[in-house]
Amino acid sequence: MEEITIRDIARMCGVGVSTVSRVINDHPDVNPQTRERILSVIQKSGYIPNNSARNLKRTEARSIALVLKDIRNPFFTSMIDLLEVEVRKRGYSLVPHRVRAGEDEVDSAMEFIKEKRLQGVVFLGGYFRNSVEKLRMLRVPFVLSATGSMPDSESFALYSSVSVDDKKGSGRLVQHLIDTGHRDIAILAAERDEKSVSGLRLEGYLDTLEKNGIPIREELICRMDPDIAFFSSENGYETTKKLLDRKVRCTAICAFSDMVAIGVCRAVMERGGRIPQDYAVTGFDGINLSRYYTPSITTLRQPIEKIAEATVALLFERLENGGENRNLLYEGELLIRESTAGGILIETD
Amino acid sequence: MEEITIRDIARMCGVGVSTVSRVINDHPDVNPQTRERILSVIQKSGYIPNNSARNLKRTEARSIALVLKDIRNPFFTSMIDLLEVEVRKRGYSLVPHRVRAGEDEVDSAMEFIKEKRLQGVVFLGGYFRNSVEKLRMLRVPFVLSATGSMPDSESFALYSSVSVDDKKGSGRLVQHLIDTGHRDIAILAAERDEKSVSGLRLEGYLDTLEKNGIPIREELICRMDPDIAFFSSENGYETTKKLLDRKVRCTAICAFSDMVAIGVCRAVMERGGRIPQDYAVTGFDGINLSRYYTPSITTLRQPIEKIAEATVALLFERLENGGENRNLLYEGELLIRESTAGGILIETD
DNA sequence: TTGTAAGCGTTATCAA
DNA sequence: TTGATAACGCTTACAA
Repeated sequence: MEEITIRDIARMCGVGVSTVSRVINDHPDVNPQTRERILSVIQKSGYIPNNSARNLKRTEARSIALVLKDIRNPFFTSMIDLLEVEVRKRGYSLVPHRVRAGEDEVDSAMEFIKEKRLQGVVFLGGYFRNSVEKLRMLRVPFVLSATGSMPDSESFALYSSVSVDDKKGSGRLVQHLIDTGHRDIAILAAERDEKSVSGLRLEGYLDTLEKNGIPIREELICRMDPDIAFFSSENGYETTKKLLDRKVRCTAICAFSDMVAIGVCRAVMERGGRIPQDYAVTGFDGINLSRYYTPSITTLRQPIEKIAEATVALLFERLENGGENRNLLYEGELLIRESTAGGILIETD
Repeated sequence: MEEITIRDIARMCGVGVSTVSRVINDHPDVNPQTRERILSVIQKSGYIPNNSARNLKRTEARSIALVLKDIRNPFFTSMIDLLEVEVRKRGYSLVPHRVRAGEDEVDSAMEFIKEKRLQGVVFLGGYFRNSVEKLRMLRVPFVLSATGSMPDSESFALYSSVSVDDKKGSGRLVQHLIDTGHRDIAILAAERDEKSVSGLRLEGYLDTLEKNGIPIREELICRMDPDIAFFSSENGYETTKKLLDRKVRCTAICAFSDMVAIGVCRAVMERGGRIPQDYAVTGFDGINLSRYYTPSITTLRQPIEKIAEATVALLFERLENGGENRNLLYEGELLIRESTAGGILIETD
């Protein structure tokens, strides 16, 4: 059960290892006949080069790490392909790296980069609670993509980031609710001081209420259940049931993601509530599913194409020209659908 | 920008590289004081061992590959964590490897195994159209998990597999429809001769109709759109619209996955149809979402816990005792919900 | 066009 | 308890 190596192939072909290496790596300067012969032996023997050895030697792998924290959220999974296309356009490949729930994404990324000799990193989602400092120790360019537009301006220069304008987007959703007559608007969010997308979206909610002279009622700010996955419908469902049980005055519910909004809708309907007549509901992200749910969900669609493109552009700008850190914010698109507008809407695209 | 190596650490500590190596790998026989000193230098310098070099040397990595083809389907993503737990129980770790759309999962897996020195493979989902032969070239034990219970008995001995009984499960869903008065039942499926989960579920449909003396009408067997992701709601939506346009006699629609069923429901409702009064709809898999959709979707829940457990058990049986190939089939659980039963059902678990 | 040989950064063996 | 040193499988000068 011995592994077959490049030396075995060389011996079998009666050539030197470097010739075999040249064939494997598509180098020129190999006699076409020799190349054919070597290729066929490789084929027959089922030889596969050992990538660890290659990585060890190679100085540049022309690869970018994609660090993912939450693989469950469809919003993130749908961005993977977009990022990959952008990276490939530049002749690089994208190597995904999933970070487990308990792990620190930055520590994990550092090991991964070293192992694979990667030239850059895209962090997709994640929280970076305590690791903003650690990010600086990364020895390659990196971009935080869709991780929320972290608001503390002091740390702005420390990294590049591309996100939707979470605060503004959330504000637009709330304004839409206010414009359609709602004043008693609940919101499902994480911790208040959280520097995550959830925190930013909560800020947008608070600001917009204030701007419209609507007093903020703490009882309408619902904490998600920390023991259930954050972006899950289940969490939205359970949290909403608790809200409804409290029987506070409320005619609209904002969820901070579409997946959560689905759970909200279900909880409302199981309690006999009609959407949007009894409760208007909004989501966030604009995943495909939000359109196929019934009622279809009013949401803020993130411009994932733009975000993916800008993320990679920014990364390569830094990679190739050593450019400065920049923090980009894109506007989302407000999609008004059945969960706030009523009736069955048929979308054509 | 030079990378720091184990040699640098050794020099900085005034010890030999092997001592540093021992510390890194938690080997005994190191003077506690030396260990402390080395640890603190490693800490300060931000040294991270190069994994490629480690993999190159190490004979056993105590790791299992998890090969994923379709990361978008929530059914698969929810199985990842379960598999990981099982593998960790045995002191191994699970290394996920995503295979791109165009790539062959077996080729890709072979490279990956060699690179990482992995001891085994779990293939989650995927199709294995032409690669059953190639599977044999894999030099490590492997198990096909939830890839469909391939029915050609000749290839049964070639690999181990664990799946839900797709054919039977699909049959039970169809039988349930028949029992509730349906006879004109459409099905959304892939190619007929496809040896995939879709093909097996189609077989279950055909058999059950036959058993009940209901003639099979080709016009009710709908091909999914090959240009849209297979397990997507979008595909279900588009395919159903085409079905409805044909205005064939039909009172129930079977989708071969829950995600697809969601698209089916949406298409029906946009056309003004009521579920289940005008059309009963069934899914397959039993993902969380199927419960939160409205109407909640009648489906066959795959026993993912059992499948994950058996998958890993089978793999280690082969790994440790060189056991025989086995092909395990589990029964799913029929969940009758609103999409066939009507009204709002409140589930308690 | 081809082959030889020197590393890449680690771990493991062996002797000290 | 430690430290040289020989692999691991590959790429890449450099020499032929």
